[in-house]
Amino acid sequence: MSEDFFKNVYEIVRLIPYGRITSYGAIARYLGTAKSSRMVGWAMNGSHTQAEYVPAHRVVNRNGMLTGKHFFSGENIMQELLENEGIVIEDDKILNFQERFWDPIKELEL
DNA sequence: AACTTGACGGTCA
DNA sequence: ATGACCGCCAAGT
Repeated sequence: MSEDFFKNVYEIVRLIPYGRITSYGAIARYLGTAKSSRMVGWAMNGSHTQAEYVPAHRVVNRNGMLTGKHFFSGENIMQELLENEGIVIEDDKILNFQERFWDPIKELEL
């Protein structure tokens, strides 16, 4: 069911540790590439409707770019949240992306 | 019912 | 390194 897919996405996003980030593709792959990365992004679209808080700001594209910042309350809320967690951002892009990257496949596969 | 859009990602020119 | 294209599939028009 697509609903389960969405639920799994939210679950993984909530598992992202403080100060860490991941990518849409990483989540999609962790879920078995059943769907495409676009579906992860689409799932995030409804993340704000979830009862439990979903740190969607910790999910960016493989480029480390804050492509979804426009979906937040303000224009730069996403960036502020990330910077508040020690993430360095410049021009809507995460500089220390590799350092802060949290891959569910690597961290949760076992 | 058909076409377009999109919080993506990978490949090819 | 930059830009165009394709695959992926749900939701909107």
